[in-house]
Amino acid sequence: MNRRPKIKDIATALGVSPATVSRALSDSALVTAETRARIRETAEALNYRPNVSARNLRTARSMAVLMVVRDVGNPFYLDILKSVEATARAAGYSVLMGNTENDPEREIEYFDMLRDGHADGMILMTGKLPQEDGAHHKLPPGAPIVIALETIEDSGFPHVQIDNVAASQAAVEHLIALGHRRIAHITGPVPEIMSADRREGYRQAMRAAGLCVPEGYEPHGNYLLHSGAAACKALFALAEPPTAIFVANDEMAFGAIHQLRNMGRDVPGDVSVVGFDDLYLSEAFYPPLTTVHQPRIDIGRQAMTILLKILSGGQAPEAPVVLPATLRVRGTTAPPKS
Amino acid sequence: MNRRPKIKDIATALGVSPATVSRALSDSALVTAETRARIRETAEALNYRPNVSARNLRTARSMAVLMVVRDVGNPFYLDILKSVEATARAAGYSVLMGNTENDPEREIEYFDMLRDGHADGMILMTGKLPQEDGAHHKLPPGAPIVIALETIEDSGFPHVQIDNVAASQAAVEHLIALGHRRIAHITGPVPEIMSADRREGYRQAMRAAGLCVPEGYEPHGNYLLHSGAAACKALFALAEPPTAIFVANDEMAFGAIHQLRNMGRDVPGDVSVVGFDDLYLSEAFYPPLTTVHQPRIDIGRQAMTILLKILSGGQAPEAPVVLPATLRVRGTTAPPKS
DNA sequence: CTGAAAGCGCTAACAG
DNA sequence: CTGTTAGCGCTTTCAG
Repeated sequence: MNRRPKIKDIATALGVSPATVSRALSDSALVTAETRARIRETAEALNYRPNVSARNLRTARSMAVLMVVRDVGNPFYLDILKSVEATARAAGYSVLMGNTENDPEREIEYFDMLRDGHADGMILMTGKLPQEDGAHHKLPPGAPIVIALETIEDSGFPHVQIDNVAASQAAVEHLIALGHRRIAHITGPVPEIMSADRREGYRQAMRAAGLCVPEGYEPHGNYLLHSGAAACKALFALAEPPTAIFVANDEMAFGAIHQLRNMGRDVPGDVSVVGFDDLYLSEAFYPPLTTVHQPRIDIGRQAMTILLKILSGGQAPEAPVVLPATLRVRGTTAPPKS
Repeated sequence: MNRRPKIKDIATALGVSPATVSRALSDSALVTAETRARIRETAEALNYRPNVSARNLRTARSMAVLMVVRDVGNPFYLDILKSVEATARAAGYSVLMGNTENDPEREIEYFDMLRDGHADGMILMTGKLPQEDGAHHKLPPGAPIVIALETIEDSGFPHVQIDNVAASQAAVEHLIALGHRRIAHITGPVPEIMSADRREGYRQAMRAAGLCVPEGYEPHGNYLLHSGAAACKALFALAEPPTAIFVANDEMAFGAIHQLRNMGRDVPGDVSVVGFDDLYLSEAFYPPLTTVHQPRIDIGRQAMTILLKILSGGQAPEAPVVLPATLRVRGTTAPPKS
């Protein structure tokens, strides 16, 4: 025989009770240092490992958190995954991966996993709650959920995010300061808050500088490479094309730059481009991309920290935690030609 | 009162036994379609969700798999994460994220999670097993583990990978066919098998073409951007610098290209560069990177498929599954200057 | 400080 | 086809 040892095996081997073993193994103060040592020793010798399912059932916790994003394939999330994972593991939690692909069915599934006991809490980065009509997926108000990156208005959950309006405004101000007047903006999928915020920042900066936003200067994209190229193409089909473009994310910015190159336009010689996000390799690009840096590592860490606090019975911050985003001026912006 | 409903609540509400409810909910054939319907209905009405911890304890499975990589922050893994997740979820498994950072402690921890019952199986992409000396972490030979991406010799576990030697050889042959003779290779951390294999492919191609590998033509890197730049710099400090470089991964290739640009050398005009991996945005770079494409989506899918097979009692393939890698010729390679 | 006993919620024999 | 029963391995009262 060679089954997995259980607590009882250690107990009988040592002539103590299972309860004592359990206590010793979980560092309870209710056990002599000496017995604890003995127990630990034989546990080690027997190569004992606690059965997590049993423990989870008994304690009604899973010691896991769920991290839900729209697309795990998007490099944008990397740093966040990483810092969430690091913070979680440091607190003894494991991390389950959630990927919705913007599919409402899946969004619901992950909320269900929370109720199932698959995970004790969740970091939600999809900017959406399951549809509110179906009473089924109504969430307890104090559910251990932290919204990160995106905003879900009136959700009542803690938020960790950047100020997209202000950051966008700063980006556009940079272009204005360089002397640009005809500045366009390639938006994200714009009914969504984050995209709307970035556009709002663009508009505010333009307005503040007394610049107008001509018809067609706000083409829509979907945050993917190709849509950046397409929007850029549309922009240069205009009678008066822009001399600078503020693009709602880096990926579309790369698409736009690619398109500009294909049209024989130099960046930043002919056209300046500013992105948003500061992806992993944005600096390694040629020319290195001028972009708004999101403090993704901090976002992940803070979100997880708040979640841990909630999970340990603490109080989450009432107000959204707003982290600073900073413009990184690199090689894709320059004064306009003349 | 408003506790979470359990199976017993449904049972009493309907005047049936818990067993019947359990069966109905798990689609057992041992229950009338009609009772099943009734049970499902009230389960729905009561907003019932099974408690996974209880189920896991009882069934001795967690319906989760562990996906372990060296660095979740590396964009290289994205497609794999994604396809593993998709394949797993389709089979009803959730995915736990493992990140070792090459730390032996952590490598062990994830193996322990397998024994703990945190997960039923594991996809290991670190190229390492926990040190074999400590008998503690000896693995049962038939453990539900699939090695992907990297090779662990004599481990006895199923592998899903590409032929790094052949792929590298093809990359170098492309350079040779363009007319290059002085071809260098920036390696990965070379005691490791994957890096050694890529170097081996380089050497074989050179030898087959009757070309020699001069002293200093194989500088070492560590797969990171900066090391590519450094290695490149070393290469061009040589008396006879190369006209082409085969770099062991894309990230270092970007570093190398950056360095070449800084030294005033045009790519591909003065120097050709070939990478390896075909990262997310390698095509969007300027110039678009010529590189070896790894079928990462397939690697993830196949690895997970094999794992699922093992988990359902099936037989894993004896021989390594070798997927085709293909050279993508793009804009960083051209004939040598004269 | 330690032991005895109960039970978390579910599923799987085994009987009917 | 359905019900009864037992128990997965652990933690945690409650007694001592």
